[in-house]
Amino acid sequence: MGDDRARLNLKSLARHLDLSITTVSRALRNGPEVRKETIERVQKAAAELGYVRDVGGLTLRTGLSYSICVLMSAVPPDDIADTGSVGLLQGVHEVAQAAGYAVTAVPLAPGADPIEALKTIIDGRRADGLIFDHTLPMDPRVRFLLERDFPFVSFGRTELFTPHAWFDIDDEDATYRAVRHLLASGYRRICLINPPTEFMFSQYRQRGYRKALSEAGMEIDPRLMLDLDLTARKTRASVKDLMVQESPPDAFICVNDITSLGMMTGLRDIGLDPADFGFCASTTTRLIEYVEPTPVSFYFPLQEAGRRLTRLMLRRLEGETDITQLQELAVAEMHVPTRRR
Amino acid sequence: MGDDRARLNLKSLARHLDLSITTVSRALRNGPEVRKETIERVQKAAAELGYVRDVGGLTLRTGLSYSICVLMSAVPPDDIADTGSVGLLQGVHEVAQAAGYAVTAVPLAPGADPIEALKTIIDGRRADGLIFDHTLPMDPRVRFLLERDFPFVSFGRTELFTPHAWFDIDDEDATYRAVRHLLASGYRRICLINPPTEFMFSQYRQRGYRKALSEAGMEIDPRLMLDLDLTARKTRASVKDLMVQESPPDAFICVNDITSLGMMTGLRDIGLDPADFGFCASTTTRLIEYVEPTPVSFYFPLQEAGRRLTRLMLRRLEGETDITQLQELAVAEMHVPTRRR
DNA sequence: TTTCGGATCAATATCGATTCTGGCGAGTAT
DNA sequence: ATACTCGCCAGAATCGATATTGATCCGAAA
Repeated sequence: MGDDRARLNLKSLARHLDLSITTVSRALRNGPEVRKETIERVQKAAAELGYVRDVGGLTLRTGLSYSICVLMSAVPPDDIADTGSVGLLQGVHEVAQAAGYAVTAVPLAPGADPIEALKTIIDGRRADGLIFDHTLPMDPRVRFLLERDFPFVSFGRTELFTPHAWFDIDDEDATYRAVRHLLASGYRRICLINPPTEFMFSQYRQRGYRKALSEAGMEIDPRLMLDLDLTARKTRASVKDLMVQESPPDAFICVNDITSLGMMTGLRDIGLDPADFGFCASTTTRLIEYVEPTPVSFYFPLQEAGRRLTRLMLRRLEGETDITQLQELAVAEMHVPTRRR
Repeated sequence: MGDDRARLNLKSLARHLDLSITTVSRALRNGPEVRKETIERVQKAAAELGYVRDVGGLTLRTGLSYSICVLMSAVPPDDIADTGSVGLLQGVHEVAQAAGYAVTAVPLAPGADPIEALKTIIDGRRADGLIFDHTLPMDPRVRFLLERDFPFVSFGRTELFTPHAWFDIDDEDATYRAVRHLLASGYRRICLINPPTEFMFSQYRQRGYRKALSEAGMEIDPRLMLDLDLTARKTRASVKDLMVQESPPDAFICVNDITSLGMMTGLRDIGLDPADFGFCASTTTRLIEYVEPTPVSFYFPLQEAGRRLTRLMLRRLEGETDITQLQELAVAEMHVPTRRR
């Protein structure tokens, strides 16, 4: 019924209301040059007819696409994905949506060049801002985006001199608290299972680890500081080598939910019971509540991280120029499992 | 250096090459009206200068945005996300990227109206095609998209009369095989843990369950057919009620990785050992390889599902009109865990 | 020589939204 | 009465890419 009528755009809307395109455009954005009654009339008609602004026309004219792009680090096939990534996306979407922004996701395969991806997004005007994680000290993505002066918020800090917008979880603090907790529980050979040292958050974790041990007057055994990758598979395989050492660890600190699983399974593989070890983990989901034994965890949900990242992003897009106002550090919450039996 | 020169677009590229905008545009798309040497010259220059087509201009003129939108069903906060969803996105991106398409993700909050989201995407010309999961028999999204004649591929079948493009995992078959496996192992009271019956795949699972039991000449106890939701929390809580029945189950079939975890933890909560029960699960990740005891699983990776969905999508966008050619059913692969000790 | 047709390229209109410039009427100061 | 401001609205240019139509050149056929 009437489906062959012209598409609903500013032109047809203006004709319908007997106004000019200009006025309708301004009225929809509450422009000060339009009378209040006219604004109401226009917005009412737009809502009734279901007018949706064409993103093509908008982008062409203004250069804005009203969408935020999330660069997600993908996982090698057949390994377990980071369980929280959808949560992150969800958090981003939640805040972005409310501000009229769409969310674009680019899962970046392990080997792919991130700069190429950035160029396509920026030059093709596919997004107004970028969010990405797993920062490096001299992160090439941050450098590139700073150079291009393109809005972004990184999930993680860098060591670059130029300040930029970031949100981060305080991994140094979480690791520090984990070590202290394990020491207080009587463990003496605490193993830190970390992602590759090139990642910033890996370095912060080492810092917290060293600080807590030094404060306790203990030696640091480099053999207890592992840098693996973020997969369950690798962690699982590495545990075996770790345990045949002269003096193996009696406790573990894992970097996330998934490596915790890998570590536990690795122990079981060689006939050991994870319950006999001290165990702390940084987590972004409640997954480890469902495994036995449940470790003490330092929890910060990725969904909330997504929300915070996006709020910073929106402030940046709204013209906040004081970059130091766009840096936020969050503390993870300690969860001690209740004994089951 | 020279950063203040005009943006790189067809106009500046044409001026640089001393050709018309038209010719450059056609040459970049290998148009038949352009001489081969000219095409080469244009494409070489475009690659060297790093020309990227402006998506705004493209969308405005052609109505195409060269992006595919994935509607993801989000998870209630503080529950565990479906671990595979990023894998799905990854699979979609992999295939879409290679064909020049970007991927947009819309995580849909549990209560949100999907049709509103669809309208914004379609009317705002934000995507050329849609992918979504968790179909219902009379799925309103499918109906809406069919009515609008908008390209989509659903992850899951429907019972609608009009044929449409879909990809699905054969849940009936997986459940059938699971029941037969458990029966052969000597279990007699097999519990089917399912998502709400309104989902199509839940119904297929019930069908497979009934079929296997009937063939074995066994009664069907409706108390053993649970329809919960897809969260670990709910499953965990429901196990207790289930086990205080007069004749409780001796085996479980779970719908995915996460509900498997919930079920196992629920058993432990009331002092039971999951190892004393029969246990099969449909899975889309290798997560359950890392829990003890590892169930027999029927595995189909979501990443591959994403790839297949997108291949169907691309064929649809390239003009395939025979819809029956765009329907694909995949069989899950049975994984039997190797005994550990 | 003229005409025709294919090959190759160019001029121009167009998509939808924003924005710059300007018009018009009413009210006010000079 | 004239000039000026202000509130409200309209006309037309513009963004970048594509499609339609038209122009030009060259060789072959009449």
